[in-house]
Amino acid sequence: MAKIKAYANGTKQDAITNKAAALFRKKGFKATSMRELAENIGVEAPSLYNHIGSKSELLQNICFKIANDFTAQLQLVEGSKQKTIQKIEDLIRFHIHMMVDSFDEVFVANHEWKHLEEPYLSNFLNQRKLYESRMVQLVKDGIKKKELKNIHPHVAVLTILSAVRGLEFWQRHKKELAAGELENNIVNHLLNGLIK
Amino acid sequence: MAKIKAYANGTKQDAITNKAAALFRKKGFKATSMRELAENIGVEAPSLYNHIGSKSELLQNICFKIANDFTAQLQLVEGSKQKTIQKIEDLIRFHIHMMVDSFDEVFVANHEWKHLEEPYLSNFLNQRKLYESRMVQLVKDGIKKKELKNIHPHVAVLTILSAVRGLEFWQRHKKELAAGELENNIVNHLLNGLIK
DNA sequence: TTGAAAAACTAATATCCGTTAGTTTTGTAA
DNA sequence: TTACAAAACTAACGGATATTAGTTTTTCAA
Repeated sequence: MAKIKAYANGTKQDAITNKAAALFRKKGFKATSMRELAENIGVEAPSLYNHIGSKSELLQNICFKIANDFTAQLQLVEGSKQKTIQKIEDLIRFHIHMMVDSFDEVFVANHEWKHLEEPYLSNFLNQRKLYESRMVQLVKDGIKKKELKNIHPHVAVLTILSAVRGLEFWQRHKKELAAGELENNIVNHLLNGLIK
Repeated sequence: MAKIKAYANGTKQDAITNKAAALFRKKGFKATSMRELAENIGVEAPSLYNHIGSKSELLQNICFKIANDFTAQLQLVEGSKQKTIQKIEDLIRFHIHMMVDSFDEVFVANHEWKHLEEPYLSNFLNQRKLYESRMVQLVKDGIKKKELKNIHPHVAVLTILSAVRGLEFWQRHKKELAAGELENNIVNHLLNGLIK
């Protein structure tokens, strides 16, 4: 039992999960085989099962880790004393940071969640729905306080959330544009528009 | 040979492709089996091969049909005499219309292209890259003519293209908001911003 | 009604999948 | 060094996969 502790809290499991996220992102969950994952870790496929429960479990861990991170940050922003518009900007910037810092995981949570099994699938979708509706409430507040234009709040939120995903495409152009500049351009576009 | 004509130009093949697009969208390309597709058509799996070449070919047809539609429209807009800003608005609206009218196909082209085989994969990515760069040129024109804010053109384009994908989420809320209103809100948000 | 092509069927193939069972090797605490 | 647990290995399972081969049924022009 002391041994378990000596293995440093499942560091190996983390390595597997990280590599899984990279492969799921690049090839998709269904197109990634456990044999392929094992080969990337440097081990035979059955050996993985000394550290993880199943392939599905890997996807669950990735998706809910990300979902929880976003929910926690939303909680933080909601409780702050800032103006509504600043809260929204903060959230946009947080999304951008998550895309940059945890690209594979965020990508997988965004695109591969449909391969979650029940009840995880329903849990995930409920959590996302709740996140959206709380963000919609923020926009509604901003409109009521005349800080924001009278744009349909739910449409605005989905436009923002989708726009931020555009960062996916910057993996291809990472050298051309610094992350900070990228971030400011997106925030400026979403908040102030494209037209002069 | 007269028979072939009598079968009305591969109507059956179109039916298969359409159903394939729906399933690929809902479950993903890899997670959709030919047996499942056949069952949805009302036939045994091997019978499909009287009408199509392979599963891969279905994905190819879907992806390139959509890619060509977008490229054709871009060509049209580029050749028009409108102001740059109007050209960009036209393209945004075209993207929205495509999302609404050919949802399954556009979704599949956006999300499942990675399962294309070579050389189709490279062709597809090249076509998309070219599309992007031509749209970037439009934004550059708009900036030079002082119609647009000085936002990094490539960032602006990817923000727009991604934002429009937000329409994917409106499949869930179709009854709540008319397509036209939806469209105007998105265009307004992307062109004029969220801040009053 | 006949004849031929189109399109359905059944049966089967080889391959890949996630995972389990059982065994051997490795690492470490005593 | 001993002893035991962790973690690697090989072998194999049952099931699903896309697709092919070969045969029967359907369709329809003559």
